[in-house]
Amino acid sequence: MNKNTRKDKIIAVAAKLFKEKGYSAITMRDIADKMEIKAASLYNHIQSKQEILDTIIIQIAEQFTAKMQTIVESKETTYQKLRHIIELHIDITIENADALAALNNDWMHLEGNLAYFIQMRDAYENNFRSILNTGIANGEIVARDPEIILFSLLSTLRTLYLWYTKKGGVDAKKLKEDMPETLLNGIIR
Amino acid sequence: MNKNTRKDKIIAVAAKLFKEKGYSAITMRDIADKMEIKAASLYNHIQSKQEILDTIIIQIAEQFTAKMQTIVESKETTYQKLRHIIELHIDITIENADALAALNNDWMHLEGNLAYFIQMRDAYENNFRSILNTGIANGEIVARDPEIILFSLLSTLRTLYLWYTKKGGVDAKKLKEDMPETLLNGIIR
DNA sequence: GTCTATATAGTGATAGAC
DNA sequence: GTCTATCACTATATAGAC
Repeated sequence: MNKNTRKDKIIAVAAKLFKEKGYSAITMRDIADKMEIKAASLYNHIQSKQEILDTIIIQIAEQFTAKMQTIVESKETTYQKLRHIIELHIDITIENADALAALNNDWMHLEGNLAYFIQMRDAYENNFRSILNTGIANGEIVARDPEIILFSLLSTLRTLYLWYTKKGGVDAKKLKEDMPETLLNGIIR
Repeated sequence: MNKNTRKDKIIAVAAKLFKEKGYSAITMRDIADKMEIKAASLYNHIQSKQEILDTIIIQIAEQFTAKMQTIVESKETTYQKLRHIIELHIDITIENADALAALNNDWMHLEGNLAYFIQMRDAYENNFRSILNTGIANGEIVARDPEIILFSLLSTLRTLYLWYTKKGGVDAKKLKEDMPETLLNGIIR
C-alpha cells in the first residue's frame, strides 16, 4: 500500500501533523516545513490539501470495511467474532495510528467522499450491532441494552490510537490478550 | 454557573459549533451568523476567540477536578468509587455535552491555560489510577494491567458526549444503571 | 522536483458612528 | 449593543523560471 513515493511521504507527514492539531489547524506551510521544502512544491505531488485528507481516511475506512465483512460472514461464535474485531482495531492502530486519528477527528472535513465515508461507518456499526444481537439472542452475551454495549466497545477501540502512541512500547501480543479480557469479561472479581 | 448573559449565549453557541467542526474550522463569522449579529459585535462581549475556548474547557475541567477529589477522599469501596466516577461523567455529559466535545478535541488549542489544563487532566488520571490500584491490591478488581483497565474505562467515559447527543432521548437513570454493569462486569455470560 | 512571485479569498480583531 | 469599514495577516493554490 505504501509505495514510498514522495506523495506517500507527504501524506504520512501530514497525518502526523493532523493528529497533533487537527486538519483545520494545519497549513500547507506546516506540512512543507516538516518536509523541508516550500509549500508550493507540495502541489507537484498532490492536488490539494483536501486530497491528502481523503487519501488518509478512505484508505483506512476501506480496510475496516473489508475485514469486518470477513468477520461477519465467518461461522465463529460471537465471542470469537468480538475477539477478531478487537484484534482488527489493534492491528490497524499499530500499523497506522496517525491515520486513525484523522479518521476519528477529521472525517467531517471530507467533502466529495463524505457520503461514502458515512456509509462505510454506518455499515460497520450495523455489522457490529448484528454480531452483538446474535450473541444476546443465543445467550452468549448478557441481555443488556445492545446500544450501550456497542458504544462502550467501539469508543474504546476507536480511541486506541490515543493510548498506543503515548506508551511507545506496548506489546501488541499482550494487548491482544488483555484487551478482550477487559472489554468482554469486565474487571470486577 | 450559566447567568444567561449575552456572553454565556455566545459561549454556548460557539461550543455547539466547535463540536461539529472543531475550534480551528469555526470562524468568528460562523458564531456571529448563528447569533444573527455581525462578527465585530461579538467583541463587545468577549475579548477573543481564544477566550471562548478557554471558558468552555476550563470550566468543565475544574468541575471534574473538584468532584474527583471528593470521590478519592471518600471511604467507599473501589466498586462504589468507580460507580461514582461513571455517574460523574454521565452527569456532566447530560448537562454540557458540547463543552465536553471541546475539552476532548480542542484542548491543544488552549494557549495561556494549556499547562493548567494538562495539570488537571494528569491529576485526574492519577486519581483514577490510584483507585484502580487500591482495588487490585485488595482483590476487588482483577489483577490485570491497570493501564489497560484505566484506558478502556476512560475512553468510554470521555466519548459519552458523542453518543448521548446522537440518541436524544436516552434516559439518564437507565444509563447510570446499565453503564457501570457493562464497564465493570463485562458482557460475556 | 523545487523555487520565487503572486493571485484570490479568507482570518481575527479594531475604530468609531449610531 | 450593533453596525460599517477596514487593517494586517494568513490561507490555499497557480504560473512559470531553473
